[in-house]
Order: sequence, then structure tokens, then C-alpha cells
Amino acid sequence: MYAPICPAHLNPHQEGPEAGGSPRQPPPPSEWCQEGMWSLCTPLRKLHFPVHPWSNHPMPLTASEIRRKYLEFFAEQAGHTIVPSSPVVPLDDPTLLFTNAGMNQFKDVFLGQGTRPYTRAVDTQKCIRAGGKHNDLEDVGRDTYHHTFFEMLGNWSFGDYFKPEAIEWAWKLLTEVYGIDGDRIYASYFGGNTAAGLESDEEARELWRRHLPAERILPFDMKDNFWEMGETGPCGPCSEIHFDRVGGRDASSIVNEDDPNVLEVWNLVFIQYNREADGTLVPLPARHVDTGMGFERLTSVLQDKPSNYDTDLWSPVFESIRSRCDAPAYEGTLEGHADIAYRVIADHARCLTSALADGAAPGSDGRSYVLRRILRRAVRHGHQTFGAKDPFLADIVPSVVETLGEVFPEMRERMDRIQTVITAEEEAFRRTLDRGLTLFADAADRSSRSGEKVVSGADAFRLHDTFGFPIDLTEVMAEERGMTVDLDGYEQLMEEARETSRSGSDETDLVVTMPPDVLARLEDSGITPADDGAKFETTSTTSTIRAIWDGASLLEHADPGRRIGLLLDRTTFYGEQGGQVGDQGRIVANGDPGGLFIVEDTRRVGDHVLHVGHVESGGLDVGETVDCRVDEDRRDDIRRNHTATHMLNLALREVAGRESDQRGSMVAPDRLRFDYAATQPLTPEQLCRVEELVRDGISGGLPVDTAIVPLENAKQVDSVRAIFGEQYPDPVRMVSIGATVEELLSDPHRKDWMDVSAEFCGGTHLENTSEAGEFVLLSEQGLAAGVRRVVALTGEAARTARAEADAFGARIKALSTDESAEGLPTEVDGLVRDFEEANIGTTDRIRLGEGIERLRKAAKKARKAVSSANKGEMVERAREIAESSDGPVVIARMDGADKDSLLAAMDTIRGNREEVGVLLLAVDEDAGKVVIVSRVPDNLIASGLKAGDWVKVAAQACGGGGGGRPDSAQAGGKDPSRADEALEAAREHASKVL
RNA sequence: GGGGCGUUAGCUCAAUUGGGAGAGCACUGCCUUUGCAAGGCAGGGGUUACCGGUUCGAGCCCGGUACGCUCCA
Repeated sequence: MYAPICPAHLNPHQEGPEAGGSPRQPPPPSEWCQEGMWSLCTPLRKLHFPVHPWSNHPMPLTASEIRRKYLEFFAEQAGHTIVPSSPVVPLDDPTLLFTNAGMNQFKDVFLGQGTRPYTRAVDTQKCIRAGGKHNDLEDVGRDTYHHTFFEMLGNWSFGDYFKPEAIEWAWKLLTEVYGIDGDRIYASYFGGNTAAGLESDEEARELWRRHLPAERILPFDMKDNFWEMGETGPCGPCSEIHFDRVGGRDASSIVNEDDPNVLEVWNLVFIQYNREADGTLVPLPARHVDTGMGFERLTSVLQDKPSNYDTDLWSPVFESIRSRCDAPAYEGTLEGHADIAYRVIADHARCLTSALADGAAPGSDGRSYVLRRILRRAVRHGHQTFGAKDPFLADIVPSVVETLGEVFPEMRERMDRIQTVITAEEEAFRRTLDRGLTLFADAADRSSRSGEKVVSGADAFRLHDTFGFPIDLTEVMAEERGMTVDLDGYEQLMEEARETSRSGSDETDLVVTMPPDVLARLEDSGITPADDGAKFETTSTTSTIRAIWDGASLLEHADPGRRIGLLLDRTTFYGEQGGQVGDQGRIVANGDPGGLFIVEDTRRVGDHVLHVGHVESGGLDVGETVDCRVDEDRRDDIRRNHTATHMLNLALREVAGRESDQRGSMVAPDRLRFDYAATQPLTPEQLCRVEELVRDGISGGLPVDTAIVPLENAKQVDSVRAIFGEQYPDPVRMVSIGATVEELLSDPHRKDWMDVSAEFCGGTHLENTSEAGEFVLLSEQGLAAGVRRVVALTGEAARTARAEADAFGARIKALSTDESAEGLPTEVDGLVRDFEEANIGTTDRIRLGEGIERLRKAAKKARKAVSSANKGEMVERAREIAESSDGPVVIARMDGADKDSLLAAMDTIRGNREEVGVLLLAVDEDAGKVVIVSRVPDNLIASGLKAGDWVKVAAQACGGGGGGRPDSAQAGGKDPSRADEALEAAREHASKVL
């Protein structure tokens, strides 16, 4: 796994402690690297690099050498098993947003709930601290040592070695392997706490005394040196190792004081107690060691750099940012905007690369939303600070992979996908980024001018709500301007928005649900949930009425009219669940005269099945025997759509990739709707392909199988599509298409079963896919960021949609054969209108759209030809008018001219005679209107002739009005028969004022 | 399910109480240049997403639809 190493200081053949002996003392550095076996430690390298100021080690060690030496030291000298980092996205621990410490993957061991095949482990763990309890996001960029993503080096003992070994090895690794000057090392230990009844950890102190003078071994209290996992659970004292970057002094007074030059590098936790629920501490039988060393910090120490960002873990990333964004060189200042941007972008690129490599994606809630916020922060910096024009963040990813891909190969393997996701997300944000930045700048200027250094809650909310600026991003931007954000105002608006959202959605239909006290009363009276197991096999059954619910109380009897809900002892009605809508049908009482109940909807309330509807005739009594009859045709439509939904789900995975997880669905009789995760719309080709796949499935006549199986077994099947975060019952009902559930379970990992639909589903399905008949995608649209929705039809509805498409095809073809026809523009207008409202499939729409577009072009051309002929004619007449007229004004009627032509004519007259005032009038018989335009030169305005007044006089004479500027105006009249009166009025007005 | 915002030339975007739809880039032609890069001149390209309303007049105001973005549930 690792390259050959310098045999002098890490001899793989030597006896380690696992053989009973204590670790061998490594040889002095003068003996290192003489064999040249370790390519990075060759004598040649020594010649080129000066000796480190406080170590005698040839410098610099690269970050990957530092990491490797750590792992190898514990593996080869101390018998540890090298364990890979667990994913940064803890998929099996819902309490954790991201992996934030090395111990996460061993939590079960410390809790005594799990074991490992080894008792000593060493690893480097990918960690993200953002968005959760440990949130370093706000500090990234502002200082030089907080990161959202970092590596934690750790060595672990699970009931194996304890304090002596842990301290001894830590000392050896730092001083001998890494060659750190021991005079700069300080150790802390737990100094005891009488209130908690804990004694000082004298054992740790004594162990450190072997290496350090007493004044550099410092006691601290619970806060710093007693580690606890949570309220209860394993805990114990810890001992930290601190390093002084300066040296040659006594720095003991500034240890643990957040001085950037005296930093904690390693924390050794000795787990020896268990904190019980009553707060008492009980010694553990098996004691553990949990250590954590910040890899980036260690690297900065060993490379003698003032900050983590100056190490070779970042330099390739910074260089990538510099060249990609054409940014000024990084200067390492704390305040410089460019320097902050460098740190933010680099940190966030590392974080995103690592999270996406482990299968997370930016989105709108929880963990996903943290990633979205991180990405948007980085994008905004690249755009605003460095002026990056195009999506750039994905281009930084390769430099991250270059520095981390060796240890974390998943980054290398999934780099393409990481870049695709980042680019898509960045593009999405850019669509609102510019306008959002403008809005922010305006808002900030506004409040600055008014002397307040606060961005209003309304502006912050608008940025969030409309432009997708997370509130924390707005805060950062405000702070850059020395401002703050009115968070209270923002929260208030947010709460109002939530309120409107809520109130809009539920028009609280009291009948469809039951309050807890009613449910409790039912239970007390022994009314148990109806047995609805027969709903899959049959649609009718005989049953007894157990309860009648009217939205307020439980009744004994129901009369016609009111909307009520019925509870039965058994039913075949399907209560709305898992996206499938509830059944409709009728319930008929057996008595004489038998009451008739129309079921309009069926809901699930807890485990009860509530039949909602009204009594149509007769009456119903509790205890009465009834016949239940589900509307079978409607149920069949639903079954068609439900099975088609599963096929669609499978087809989408095939076409859009494994990441297109289901985000919701609705199965109704008239259509089906399916929401899925996606960053980009489906292309026309992909839409066709999806449709094709589902149609193939239908024509293939695949059998549909359902079975109830243990959840654990069902989860084994690789191809099963479960909704992320959904809780499934155990045992779970499984629906498969194209293979039986039994076949799937018998060989759960078989590759070709990726072509078989398998879902956990409690819905009603077809027996064979051929019953679906036909399938048409009706639409594909964006629903929210990262979520898209397709709507589709099956059966008769789908066939109708296809027929309608064919009809449009014929209409288009008919019009296309004669593109010069006189009525074409009108025909095309009608066609376009009908087409937009037509109920046809999206693939047909795309296909037909091309023909429609061609026709629109042809119609446009025809219209234009008419208009330009009209214009030419009017200009010609205008020329004649200009030549034959004299006097200071030209007033003329030019019937047949549209507004454009009239204006062109006016320009012609003014071109010929610059000094005249012009007023032209045209009657548009079709529209029953009079158009009047006018222009007046400056000399006549001075004499009192204003175009605005002039047209107004004329327009009023023919029943209209208008106005404009003194030099140019337009008006209109509504009475064409009085057009000549308008002309006369214009003449009078002109002669009067001139 | 409920809000907010947007849609103007092939692309990126303008358009000051509602008064003749523009710019930059790209495209076409000509000119300049040994060539390249570029420059100059001219030109084509728009149902201002769609439908309806108000108005003498709507890219702009009002209502609806489609599509996109975004937030909430």
C-alpha cells in the first residue's frame, strides 16, 4: 500500500511491541536514508534543502509523507491495523450531519455495542465541521486555521494498551520520526475536580515527566482535559500535546490560550469511565485510547509554515484558483479580501469534493443544504471578489484531488461526477447571483445613507426567498461592509412565510382526520383498525359499520346530506398512502330500506381506514351490515398508473443516473406524477428514451410480483429503490416487475437485476405490465432546486394524447404545403393557440414544435411583406403630399396606413420640408379607429404650436384623446366617421395659434 | 400544496409619469492591412413568452396561462 521507506528509521522486519518487546529506539537521523530506497529521502534531496531550524531533519516533509509516516509508525512499530477513513457522510447515523471526529466510526466499540477484528487501529479520518454542533463554517477565511474539511490522524486502543504506550509513542513519533525539538513541546493533563469527585491524572503527569521538565507539564480543568462523548456514556481524562512555533522561551503561560503560535497538535483521550444516567462515574472494565491529531496543523508545524494554508496541502489548490480566476497572488494577510477569498474557496472546494465523493449532494434540507450554502459562499467569492465569469468551482476540484486523491481514492474515481454536480449547482445559483448582488448593494447603500449599519430583515428575507442567498451568506456580505443584518426582522418574515405556506395548504377538512382523543375513545370502545388485507385481491366485501365520524363527534346514526366518515371492521377500500390516492366507490347497507353511502375519498388515520363521503339515500347505523364496492374502473386506472410509476422510476435511473432518487410521487386515476432528484432537466433525447423504456416494459408484458418479506433481507437487494430517509415497516411489502421477489432475494447482488424494478410499496398494482396499455410523458418541469417533476398518462388517456398529437401533425402538414397562402398568418395564430392548450405528450410536443416554429417563421415573413408594402406606398404618397403643399403646416389624411407607416410617411415629409409642422391621420376601418401622429419643429413650438395639444384637439373631434411631447405626439380617435371633422379641427387649431 | 421573482435580437443585458424597442458580443457584405490580430463603413436579425383587460396609445399598469429560478410546507 505504501512505497518503500527509509529502512533505517522504520524497519518493517523489526520486532514490534506486539511481539512483547517495547518499540525499538529508532536510529539517529544521521543514519537515515543512506540506502536511497526512499525516493523522497535521497541524499540528493538533502543537498538541496537546508536543515530545518529546530529539527535535524531534512526539510520539507511533504504532507503525504507526514501522513504516511504516521500510519506506518503505528502500523509497523506498534502493531496497529491501518483502517480506511469512514465516509464523511455518515449514512447510518442520523444523529450526525457529517463525520466530525475520528472516533465516529468506532462509536459502537466505545459504547460496547460493536467489536472489530483488531484491538489497535490507526487511520486518517476525513472530517467536516459545518452546520452542526461543531460548526467552523463561520470562521473559515477569517483566520488561518479553521476548516470545514480536515483530516484527523488517530491511533486507537480498544481495551488494549493504555496511557504509558500512548504517551510514549506520541513522544517518539513527534521527536524522533518527525524530528521535532522536544524543548518546544508542552503537555497538559487533567488536574482533577473535587466537585465532580475526580482525582488528578497523576499517572499521565508521571509518564510525561520522563520526557519533559515539570514546568512544561500543565494541569487543566474539566473543560479542557476531561472528555465526554455525551450526557452519558464513555468518558475520561485526556492529555494534550502543545507546540510552540517560536521556541527559545517559556511559553507555558500561553498554552491553551488560543495563541496562534502555541497550538494544540494532539489530544490523547483515555477512556476509563462510563457516565451513568444518574451522573455517577463507573470505572470501565475495558479501557480505551482515542487520539486525534489535526493533520493540517501538524503539517504546518513540520513544514515550519505560519498557517495551514501555507502548506503543500493548499498550495496546488491556491495555484489552481489563481490561474483559473486570474486572481492576484495570495499574500497571507488576515484582512485582504482576495486572501480571504482564497481561503474560503480552497476550503470549500476541499469540503465539497470530499462530501460529493462520499455520495452527498447539494440540496434544500439538512446535510444537503449545508453543502449548498458552502458552495454558494465559494461561488459568490469567486464571482464577486475575483470576477470569475463562468462557473469556475469545478475547475478547482482537480487540484484538490491532486492533493488528496492518493489517500482517498474515491475522490479520484468520482471526480467527473463531482465536477458535474458542482457545475450544475453553480450554474443554478448564478442565475440569481447577479441580481441578488445588485439587490444587496442597493439595500446596503440605502441603509448606509440613512446612517444605519443594518441590512433590513425585509431585504435579507428577499435575498433568501427569491434569490436563494442563504442568510449566513448575507451576513458575511454585510460584515464585509462593516454592517449587520436585522436577524429578528428576517426571522419574523420567515415565520410569516411559513405561516402563509401552512394556512394555504390545509383547509382543515375536519372529516378526513381524527384528533387523538377520538382515536383514544375508539380504542377504549374496542374499535380496532379495519382489516384491509383483502384490498389487493378483491374490490368488494361484506362488512359492519363500527363508527360514524362527522368531523366533531362520533355518531350512532347518519342521515343523507352531511359529509361524514365511516369506520368498518373490514374493507377493500385503499386509504391514501404512499402517493396513491384513496379509493372511491359505494357502501350499501343490507337492511330494508338499505342506506346508500357514496365514498368520495378514503384516508388513513393512524391504522384506521376512514371512508369519507355522504349518505345518498336511506340512513346508516353503527352495527349495520354493509356491502363495500370499490369503483373498479377507477381502481384499474390507478393500478395502471401505479405500476407505470414504478417502471418510470426504473427508466429514470437508467437514463438520468443512479442519483435520480425519488422525492415524491402521486398516483391518481387520471395521471401520475413523479418527483425526483436531478440537477439538470432531461434533454429531449432523454425524455424519448424514458418513454421508450416504459413502453418497452409495457409491450414486454412483464409479470408484476408482490411479497411481504423481512426488511433486512429486502434491503440486501442492490437494485431496490427506496426513498432516502423514509422509515419502512418490517416486514415490508416489496413489488417487483420482471422477476419475482423470491428470485431477487435468492441472489440479491446479481448485476442484471438493475433492469428489474424493485420497490418497497404498499400500493395496488397490475398483474402484468401489458395491462397499462400505453404510456405518455405529459410534462417535465423543475419543482424546486435540485428536484424535478414528470407527469405521465397511461391507458386510454395516453392513447387520446397520442391521437391528438397525430391530429396536430396533420394540421401542420396541411398548412406547410402552402406557405404562401393569404390566410396563413391567421391560420398559424389559431394553430399555435390550440397547440399550447392541447393535451399532448411532451416528446410529441417537442417534435411538433419544430414544424410549428417553421410555420411561425413563414407567417411572420408574410406579415412583414404586407407591412413593408404598406409602408412603401405611404412613403410614396407622403412624398407627393410634401411636394404639393406649402405653408407652415402639413395636415393630411392617409387612409390604409398603420401606425408605423404613418410615422414613416411623416418622416418623409419632414425630410423634404424640415420647417413644417406635420399632422397625419389615418382611418383603420377594421379596428374602427383613427390614428393621429404629429411632429412640430422648434420654431413653430416657439410660436405656440405644440404637438401634444394639436393631436389632442384633433382626437377629441373624433371621440378620442392623446398627448405627447411638444415636438412629437400621438393620439387616436374611436369614431372613424368623424375623421374629417378631426382634420378640420386640426387646421383650425393651427391657424389659430400661428 | 402555498408564496416571491423572472422571461426583450443567436448570446449577455438596457429601455428615465405609458408616447416611434436599443447597446455590446456574434452574424453577413464591403473597405483598410503583405499576412495575422484588429480597425472602419454598411446591413440582416424582435408578434418584447403566450392570452385577455385598462388606455387614443402597453415591453412598462391589471388579470390569467406556460416555462424557468427560488423559498416555505
